[in-house]
Amino acid sequence: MNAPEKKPLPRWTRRKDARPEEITAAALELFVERGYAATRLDDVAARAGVSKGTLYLYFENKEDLFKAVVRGNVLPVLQHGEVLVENFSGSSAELVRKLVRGWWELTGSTKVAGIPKLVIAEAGNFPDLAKFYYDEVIVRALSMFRRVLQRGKETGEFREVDIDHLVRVALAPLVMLAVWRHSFACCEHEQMQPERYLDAYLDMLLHSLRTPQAQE
Amino acid sequence: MNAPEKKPLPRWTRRKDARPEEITAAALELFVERGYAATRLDDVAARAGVSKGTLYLYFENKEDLFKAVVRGNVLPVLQHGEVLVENFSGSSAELVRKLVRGWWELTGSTKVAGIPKLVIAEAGNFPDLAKFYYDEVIVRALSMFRRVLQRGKETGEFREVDIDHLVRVALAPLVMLAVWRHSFACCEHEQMQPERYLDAYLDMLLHSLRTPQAQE
Amino acid sequence: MNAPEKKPLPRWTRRKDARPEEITAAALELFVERGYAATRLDDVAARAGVSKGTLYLYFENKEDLFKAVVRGNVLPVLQHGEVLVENFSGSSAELVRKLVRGWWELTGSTKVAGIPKLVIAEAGNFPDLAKFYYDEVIVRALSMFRRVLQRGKETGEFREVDIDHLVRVALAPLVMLAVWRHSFACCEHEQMQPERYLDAYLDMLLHSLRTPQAQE
Amino acid sequence: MNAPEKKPLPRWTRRKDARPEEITAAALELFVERGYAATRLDDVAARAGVSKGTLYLYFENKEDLFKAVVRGNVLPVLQHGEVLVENFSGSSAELVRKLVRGWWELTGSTKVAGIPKLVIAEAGNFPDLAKFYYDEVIVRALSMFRRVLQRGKETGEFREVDIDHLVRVALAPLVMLAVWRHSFACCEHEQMQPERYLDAYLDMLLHSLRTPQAQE
DNA sequence: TATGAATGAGGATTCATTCAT
DNA sequence: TATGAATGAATCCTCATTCAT
Repeated sequence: MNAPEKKPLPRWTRRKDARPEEITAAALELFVERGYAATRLDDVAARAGVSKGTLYLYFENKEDLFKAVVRGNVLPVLQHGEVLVENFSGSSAELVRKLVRGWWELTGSTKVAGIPKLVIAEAGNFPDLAKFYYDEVIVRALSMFRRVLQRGKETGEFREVDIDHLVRVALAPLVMLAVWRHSFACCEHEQMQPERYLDAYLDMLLHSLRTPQAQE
Repeated sequence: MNAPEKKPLPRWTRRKDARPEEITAAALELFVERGYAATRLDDVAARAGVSKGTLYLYFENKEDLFKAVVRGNVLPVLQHGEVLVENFSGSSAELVRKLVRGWWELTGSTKVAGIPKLVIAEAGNFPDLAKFYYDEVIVRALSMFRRVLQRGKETGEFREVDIDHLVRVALAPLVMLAVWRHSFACCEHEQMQPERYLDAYLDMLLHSLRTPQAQE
Repeated sequence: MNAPEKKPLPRWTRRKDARPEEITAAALELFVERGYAATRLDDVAARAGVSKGTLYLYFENKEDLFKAVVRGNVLPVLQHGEVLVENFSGSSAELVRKLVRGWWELTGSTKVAGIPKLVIAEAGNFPDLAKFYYDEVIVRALSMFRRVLQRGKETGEFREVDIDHLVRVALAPLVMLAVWRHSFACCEHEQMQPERYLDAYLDMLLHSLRTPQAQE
Repeated sequence: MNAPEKKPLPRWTRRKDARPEEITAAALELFVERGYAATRLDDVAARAGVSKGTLYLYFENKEDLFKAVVRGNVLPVLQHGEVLVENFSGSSAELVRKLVRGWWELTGSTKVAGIPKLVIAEAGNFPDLAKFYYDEVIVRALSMFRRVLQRGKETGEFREVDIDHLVRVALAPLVMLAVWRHSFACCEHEQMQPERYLDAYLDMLLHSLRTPQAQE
């Protein structure tokens, strides 16, 4: 395929360029569990299997690592959705369903879902991170969803609504689901069931959007 | 009386009863702005107009103060709603609207709206606080809203839904609105308008709940 | 006897001039239990049944209180012994026994026996207190005992010894007994018996002092 | 070699293995001088030539350091004596003399002699340390001395006494000598002479133990 | 006198960051 | 590159002391 590999280095050797990812992966877990301030770099290093000093070979400081964690775990999520929206050919209701279920599988149910909680919690202390997250994630997610609603309206499937504000309303339950799982989930006696939550969410959302005559 | 008194401004005045509230008020602001860890007790004291040591006359330690802030600002909110639900005699849709608008005025638009963000962010570090918040706030709020949906169903106004999960979905946009204002609001170029957000929210919610034949 | 009492104040009324003693009594207990630094004036006040501010009406500061406690509990002890030595007419061995047993009853077995421990521990931090204790207690006690040995030698009852150093050696077991009861006593499985300790001490001391021909 | 090196004096040098001893040595001095509470870790660090943070690399906290100081300076002392008692072949009186003089040279005259004062002063605040000291030092020292008295009795050299209590009495002057040097010694006008004190002590002790017929 | 709320300097402890190896 | 010993600024908390009442 590409250039001939000279050294057939044993498979298990850690490649140097894997380090940053190993570190951010460890950091993601800890930041999500404990928050920014309560996460000690000692622990990040230990969980990543490196020494504390090594962190500073790849990241300028704790803040930089934090931002790298957020930035690195945030963009991939959107790609998938945007591509889907661009190319989807079924009904808009079906598109909404696919987006939501896709999000849940790829993000909502994983550790990455802890990122919004983190960013929300630290927005006040890291305004530029908040700005970044706002511009790169929130704005794009809202745009994407806005396009979906627009599409539905244009095909006569969805009724006329205050799109600019409805997108925010519509995304809120998804964000809250992600946040919930990383905050109160463990307090519940009977665990909330995410699938049924999402069913209820989609049912509500689509019910409220559909025009009377629309049929799927 | 005689010589002009150049009162040497008493170093302090006895205010025992007012103090705890003054302190928690100052602490609320700072905790909401900066989060638990990033809030220095020095700053809380300064903003409350007392010395650092005074904090410890009223609160055992930082954690205790934090919990007092949360507990003290959280319960009053629910009372109002619960009373309203118990005594309301109009349509269920109208009840929903009143609840939502009441919440916005009394809580959503005030500093207290920063509490959910706080609790969410620190749930992992203060499990007992999370438990308290879950039991005393979330469970009660969900129950209250569940009763409203039940009421609507019984009168034939609302259609049949997965109530247990829908209440969670339905409350999410409100929580997010509160959280938003204390995180990303200041990143926006054109500020989101809470009133229109709430309109869109109510429109969506009630649209999705209403039975075909229901008329207000 | 003295002036006619005007107000037959109820017996249980605390007379104002009793305060200092009540305070030093409370302080003695706590200083002896915990040492100087670990004793909080809060606790002294509480145990004395007064407010913290009241302490400062009678004592300039903590150091002053500490010194008052030491000074106040130290002198009375010596009086008794010095009088005894001056007036005793029996054998010197008998005098030694009386002195030792008297000390045990009046001091060694009481809380006051905690004072030497205190002074020893804080000698480095309060040199003037150490000096005071040295001059007023140690020097006088040594003198007193020196006089007893002298007396015994003069009557031919005791043999010739290096008196200046022997008095120090001879007093050490008494001081240690006092110290012991306020440090390790509670660690012992089978409590040491002070009476037998004193018997052994007197036996040793007198055995070593007595001239071959001496008879009691 | 070539250009004159103006070595920029490394901020620190790696000394991992030596550090704990350097620190406990510094701490011993300060604890002995000032007592536990009055010793600031700042000062310990400064005297050990390290930074404050470094202390916490080797000791969990102040209490842990304190205990390490005591434990580390206490056991070596006993070894020497126990070995001597086991193997000695001369007279018991000679054994007593050797023990006492050995103790003086190795311990009594050094900084380590401040340890008893420390432990006595803090026994109330660190009961487990007191227990440790009691079990590991006091009990062993008493046993050792008890064996010596036993040995003397068995050979007919020493007379019959209440051994259990006499050992305590007999050790007291040694402990007091150690304590003295770290408390009142500097108050004296004419310094007490330890050698003569020990002579007087041995003279008294052996005089009181020896049977009439015993000859050395 | 007596009180106790308020003060604030002082000290233990933590942890992000540095740098000799 | 990688390490981890060392650093020291930052912050919580304590408690002797003050002073308006």
